Amino acid sequence: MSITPSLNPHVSTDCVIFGFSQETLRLLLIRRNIPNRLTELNDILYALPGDLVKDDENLDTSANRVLAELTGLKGIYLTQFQTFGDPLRIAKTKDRAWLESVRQDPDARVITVAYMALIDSHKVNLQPGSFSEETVWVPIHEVPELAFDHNEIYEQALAALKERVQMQPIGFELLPEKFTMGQLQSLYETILERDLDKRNFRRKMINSGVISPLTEKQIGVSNKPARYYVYNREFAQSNPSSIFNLRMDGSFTLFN
Amino acid sequence: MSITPSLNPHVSTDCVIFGFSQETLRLLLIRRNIPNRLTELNDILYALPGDLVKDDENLDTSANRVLAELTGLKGIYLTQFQTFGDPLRIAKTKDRAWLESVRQDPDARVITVAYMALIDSHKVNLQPGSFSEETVWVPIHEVPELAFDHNEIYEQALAALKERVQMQPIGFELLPEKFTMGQLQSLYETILERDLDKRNFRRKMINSGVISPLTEKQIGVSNKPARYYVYNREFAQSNPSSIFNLRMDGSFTLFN
DNA sequence: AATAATAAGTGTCAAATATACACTTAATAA
DNA sequence: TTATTAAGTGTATATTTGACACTTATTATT
Repeated sequence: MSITPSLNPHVSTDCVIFGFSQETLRLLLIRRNIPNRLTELNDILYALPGDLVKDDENLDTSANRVLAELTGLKGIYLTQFQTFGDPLRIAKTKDRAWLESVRQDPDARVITVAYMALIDSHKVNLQPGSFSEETVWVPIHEVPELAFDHNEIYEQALAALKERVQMQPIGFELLPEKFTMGQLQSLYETILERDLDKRNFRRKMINSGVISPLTEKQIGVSNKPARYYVYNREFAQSNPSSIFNLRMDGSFTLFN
Repeated sequence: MSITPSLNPHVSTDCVIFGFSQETLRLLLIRRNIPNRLTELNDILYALPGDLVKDDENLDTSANRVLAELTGLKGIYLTQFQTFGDPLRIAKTKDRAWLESVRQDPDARVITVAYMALIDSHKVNLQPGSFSEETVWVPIHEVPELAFDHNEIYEQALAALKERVQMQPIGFELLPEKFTMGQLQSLYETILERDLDKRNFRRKMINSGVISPLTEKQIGVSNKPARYYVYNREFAQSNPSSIFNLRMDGSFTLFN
């Protein structure tokens, strides 16, 4: 009944953490200064947040821990989307320095279970960060070269986000509790990379029932103040098929 | 550049292999006779096919190997869908005998990357099978208790199949090259667990462009012979959004 | 040879949904 | 007072969905 040898050096979780601010989708990355033996300068390297899975953790727990350590937040939308296990995925020489700085056993083959997190970036208080390690929000169109296979992982995450946002009401996870229709539309336009019609978007969102208007409106804006809306998380979860490109009666649109 | 310690006892791939025959969705399972020390009889136990990932394999390769060893088939639709890593997922006493019979290190914690395969079950020649181990097709509504967490894995696979079959043209992978509209509809009805309208189903399938009629028809049936169709794999792959509940012009139905 | 049985194949109309599109309003800034 | 900005709103057309019943081609039965 007991399990002896440890998984630990061989399985990790990595988190692709999306945020949305200033009309831009952003990624939360770890930036490290790694001494370069040749140049005697510090290389600036980036990677996705992640860690090896501990012996008493399951995969979700591990990813949640990574997320919580970084952001201080719990109960965040976090979902497993793909596992990466190429035998040489962490074996490139360029990644050696990073690996040595974070791993007891830098030679171990590691497969990683990748998670996608969606957070309201305004809720995050980034830890101050030491000289050698910092957490930074990077606009998705400015994502630099990342360690290991993390660029591929990020690209898969973005593709998964784009797909899922059209099927499930998850966009709201990236916005504050109260948001305007304009913010919501701009979020969808950013993720889907296309323009949406204001009136049709509004109609569809309202009709779906997943958001409710507040009486409260913006103040201090130099234009007509927008009404605030809230996401009906409970409604959305109890009516999983009454949304978006599913029919209003809850049936699928595919076959009658 | 080289990787020394082995992942091997800690990461496996398991395959949920679906087939469709006699109007029934079926699962390919391993049945083993395991000697029970107490009863001195053999227990009959079932599990999903799977194996530990070898040092030179990536995850897809490993799953493909498992599938090929079992069915002799290559180039099969096989897709990763979820990874399972509970610390105690293989630690139940009931699974101990099986584990000892297949693993060098039965105490090692193992996480498993689960794959879903869709195959034309008529293509499979099941290997004869020894006394102690056999491969069997089991109707999905008669799936017995499986080893480890394999019942959960199977259920997740079925849910994923049900979801994906509505979004992507993957149902065809379960049918022979040539199939009738009736077979196709019956397959969809089985997976979706609801009746579909014959005329609407036909219209949608034809309009989607992913299947083409042949001139060939059934022979020897005691009713009007059905026309055969083939799946246009190339077309479907090059027009990923022109199908099913996506608009015919290729745009999504979600927002205009 | 005639009849029964079976599954294939076909068309239309009404309802729902998607798409396209432009002006008015409420606030601050100039 | 005027300009600027983004919010907010309605309608008409095209497309898609969903509901629905009879004819046809074949073999089996008598």
